[in-house]
Amino acid sequence: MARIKQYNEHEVVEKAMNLFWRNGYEATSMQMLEKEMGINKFSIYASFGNKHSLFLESLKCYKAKSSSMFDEFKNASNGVADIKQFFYNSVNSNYKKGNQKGCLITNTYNEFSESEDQLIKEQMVSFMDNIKSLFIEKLKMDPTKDEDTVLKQANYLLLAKHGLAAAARVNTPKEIEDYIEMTFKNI
Amino acid sequence: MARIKQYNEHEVVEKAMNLFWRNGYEATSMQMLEKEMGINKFSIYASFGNKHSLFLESLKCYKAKSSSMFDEFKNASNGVADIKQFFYNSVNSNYKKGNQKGCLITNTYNEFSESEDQLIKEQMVSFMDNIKSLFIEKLKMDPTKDEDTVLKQANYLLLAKHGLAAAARVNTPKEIEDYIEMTFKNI
DNA sequence: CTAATAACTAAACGAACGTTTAGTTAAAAT
DNA sequence: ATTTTAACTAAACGTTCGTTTAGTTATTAG
Repeated sequence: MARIKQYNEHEVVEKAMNLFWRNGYEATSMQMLEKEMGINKFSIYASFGNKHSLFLESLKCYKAKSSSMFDEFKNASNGVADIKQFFYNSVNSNYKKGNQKGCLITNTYNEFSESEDQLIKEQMVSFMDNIKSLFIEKLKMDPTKDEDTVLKQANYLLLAKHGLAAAARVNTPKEIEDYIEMTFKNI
Repeated sequence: MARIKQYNEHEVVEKAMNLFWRNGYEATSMQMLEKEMGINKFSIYASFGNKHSLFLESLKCYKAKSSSMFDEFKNASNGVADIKQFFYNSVNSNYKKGNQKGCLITNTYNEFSESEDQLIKEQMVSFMDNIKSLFIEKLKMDPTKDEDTVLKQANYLLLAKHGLAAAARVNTPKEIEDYIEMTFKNI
């Protein structure tokens, strides 16, 4: 063995994730990453290969960070009320963090919507499919809803969640709250 | 006098606008603009000064192109039904055009949400304020709605419109339709 | 017909991008 | 204590970015 690593890879990936979250992929340069992660370019490349791989790691990190919220949602059993709570948790977790804007996944989804990047796209689609399945599961807890209504409402909620994540970047907490309340009046 | 211009400035701005619309500001390079506009870099700079000014001209062009839809909306007198029609017109005008995705203004709003660019931000805010005023005007046509309800619903619709423009870039027409129908269920 | 001038072409500019490389430092193995 | 080797620093790589500039072409005025 030789010299020992002076940084923790999990820690620096989390810092990278926060920077990508704030600025998006393209607008985040290696120079900014160096500064934020507190390590040299060489170390970034040694640990993560390149910028793209580092971004994929950051997405993984984001999912891991969000998993507790997802688990809570998954294990809940109050139907639509759980979905609404999930909406609130989604925006509140961002305000807690401070500067972070919207949802990293949704931001990425939008930034890469015109791109050919298959790896990123797969991640996005699987993420969205997961959320949609959970919505359907919760909606089905109400036995009065027929299959068609459930699917329509799930689609509606998925787009509303998408819009919410986009709006969370530019709107006030009050506007966001009004929006969520109104959204669930339709369910 | 000397040599005469071989291109029409309005025509080339419209081509630039379409490119910005498809790719966003940063992802559109001068090289791409040269190709799409069919004129040399020199001519672009001679006519528009720089990339940023060209983008502002493109936004103006977009507003001019959308004005007929806005006028139709402004002059309508069926209240909420007009707003709903405005939502449908917003997404349909994009599908007609072909490759264009979402609303150029909303895309720009999102891309510049973290930027310090005051000129762009002013344009965005004035655009959003206009739409909100129109929503309020139409909502007030229903005398049973009190002031508070009108404002809350206008906020909701503004965010829904924002979300719709974001979703229009990645979702299917069917999903979009479901979303609009559900949005107006309780208004 | 010639001189003047604005519109054109194409090459080059410095800066910043993501990435690599040569050289130095420090910890483990012998 | 010396050798080995991985982690580090810092400078440079080739490309691409937005922008400028030098040189050529075409049109009009005298």
